[in-house]
Amino acid sequence: MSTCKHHHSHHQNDQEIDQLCNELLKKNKLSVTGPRKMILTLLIKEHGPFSVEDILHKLPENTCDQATVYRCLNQFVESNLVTSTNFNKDFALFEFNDPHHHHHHIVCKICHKVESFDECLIDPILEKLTSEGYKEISHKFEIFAVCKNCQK
Amino acid sequence: MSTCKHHHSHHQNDQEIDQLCNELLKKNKLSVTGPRKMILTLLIKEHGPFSVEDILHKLPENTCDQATVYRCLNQFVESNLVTSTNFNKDFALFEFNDPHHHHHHIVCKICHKVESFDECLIDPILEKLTSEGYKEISHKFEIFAVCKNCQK
DNA sequence: CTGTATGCAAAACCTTTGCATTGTT
DNA sequence: AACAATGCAAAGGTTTTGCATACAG
Repeated sequence: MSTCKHHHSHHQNDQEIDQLCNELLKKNKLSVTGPRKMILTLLIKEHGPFSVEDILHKLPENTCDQATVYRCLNQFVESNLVTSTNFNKDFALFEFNDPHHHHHHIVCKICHKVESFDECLIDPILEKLTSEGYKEISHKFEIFAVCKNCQK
Repeated sequence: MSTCKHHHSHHQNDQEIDQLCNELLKKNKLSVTGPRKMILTLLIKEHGPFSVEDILHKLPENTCDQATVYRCLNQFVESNLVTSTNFNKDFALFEFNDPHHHHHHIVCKICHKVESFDECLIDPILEKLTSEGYKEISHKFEIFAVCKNCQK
């Protein structure tokens, strides 16, 4: 799975990320364990979206079992620490949900390259739904297209 | 899987739908077979999104095998006759792609009720991406929230 | 020390595929 | 008659789960 070209706005050193992980885990009532820290750190440092397989290969060998990766990711998604997408594939892709960088993805239908884009006009829709009584509103917005390179 | 409350703008009788099916299939170079007509008719008449399991239960018994449902739906999606979504589930949901009724869905995170809404944020982005050289642009847009009923 | 998290292996689930048969044009 | 679609059963891939062990608070 390819990753999209995008840089985090907040360049943090390892110690800052370590502390951020601890805070994020505690804030969401998840105990601080080795696998959870490793997985969350990876997602903070490297900008996905990543499949479970990607994550297992990126982690140092024997960091943890794939069942643990699935369990941790599901908890992170429930806690809103991580978002999941699946584009048109039959497996899930995960990404750190950086509150300072709301964005979406455009995926090439041919080469499957993934790019980020920042445009999102969700706000007026959010307002409308809020006024209709919806709470805890989140959304997915994904674009599929044939990129310039693949039109030959 | 629950269906969303929505009515097609075009109320058609069975004969019109029958003819529409034939046209749509031929236009997309798909031969007119029993299972294809049954599945497409169902999706035109009843507004999904439906899982494969939903579809199998809604079709008269012994209409066709589930492998055929999968094969037909995949062809319909390739032909743009049908769209697929999967919300946060790990299985696909299908819906007739009515060109006269572009819409998206809001899914309750608790009761999983699905509602349609007509607002969409693609138009301004379409122009930008087109000018950047993207072709055959399509998109998915889904909203998740806790509905009024489930806030008790 | 108590309760939770993890590893391992098996199971569950959705979807696809191979091949013989049937149906469409 | 030629080609494509289907049914059936098996396989493939992803994700979840049960249980014994290890770890966090």
